[in-house]
Amino acid sequence: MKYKNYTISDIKEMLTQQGIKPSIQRMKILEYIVKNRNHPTVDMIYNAIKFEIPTLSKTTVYNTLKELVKKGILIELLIDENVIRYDMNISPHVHFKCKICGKIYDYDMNCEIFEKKEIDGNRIEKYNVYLFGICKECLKKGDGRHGN
Amino acid sequence: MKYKNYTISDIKEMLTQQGIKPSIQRMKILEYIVKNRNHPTVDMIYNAIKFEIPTLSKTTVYNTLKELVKKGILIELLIDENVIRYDMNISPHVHFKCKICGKIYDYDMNCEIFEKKEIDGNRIEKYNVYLFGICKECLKKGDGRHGN
DNA sequence: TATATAGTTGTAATAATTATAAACTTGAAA
DNA sequence: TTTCAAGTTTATAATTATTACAACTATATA
Repeated sequence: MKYKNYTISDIKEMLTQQGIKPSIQRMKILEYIVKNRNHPTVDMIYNAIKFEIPTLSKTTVYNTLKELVKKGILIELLIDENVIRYDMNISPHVHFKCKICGKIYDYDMNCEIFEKKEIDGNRIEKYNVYLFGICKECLKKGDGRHGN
Repeated sequence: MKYKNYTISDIKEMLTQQGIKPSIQRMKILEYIVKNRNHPTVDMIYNAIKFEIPTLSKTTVYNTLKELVKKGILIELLIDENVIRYDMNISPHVHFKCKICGKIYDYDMNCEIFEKKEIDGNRIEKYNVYLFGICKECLKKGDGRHGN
């Protein structure tokens, strides 16, 4: 899946367009996510940015991410049992997680089920699709044998 | 979605077939899940069963669920941000969660994407599909208006 | 400059889950 | 029946992600 290259002014605009004041903390947090596209946890973001903003508080990371999710810029990935990961909100968009190395891959997947707006009378507003298995690199290393 | 009616000896057999000794704790835990089909959390299970087994420890509930997931009898639902829910492993099987009342519905959903065994060279072993929106009952109550 | 508002920070509180070790059960062997 | 070992359950403590909160800081406007 190919990603758009975001400049710093793209990032600023994403924030202001949603009515979020582009503070240095918020810009760095969002920049980290759009530049890396590595489905980071709060800790990953915090540890990556604290060198640039030494006073950064983890609470700010939590607050910012919650705000960005609410505005629809980011989505939460509930793909790990014990921690929330974050990604750009680019839909429709599915995630594959390797059970060996833990890496998460993004894929476009257009399918008629994503077009459905209701099921059994319930109104569908959002789909989360997670795939699990063994990624191509781990298959190559281990040949996918021995219970891999 | 229609559920099978499980008897107590069905439950015992599910455990023994997987090489799990059918202790009273394990049988009651599994029975609660198969009889209720309400996607319970650890706390829901613990609180429901502790009257029948007053010495029950929450650790036993955690241990048992972990074991049943490993054996493939149950699946974990990562549909809430802060707690793991459990359900029978009946596939293919998707979950809808209402953002108003929180209720989770089960649906069969056969779709050609669930047949895919690989994507971009990655071997797919499992799909988790979560739908979010407003359920039919909440739509009826609120007419689905006012930002519902 | 003064002041109000929004944003950030550090600490403490909460809550789910896991680790650990002791106590208990069970069933087979002596 | 007694003994013993393996497996199971229990209670407590530890860990960890997340949230609550109150003090502090920066910013924008009058």
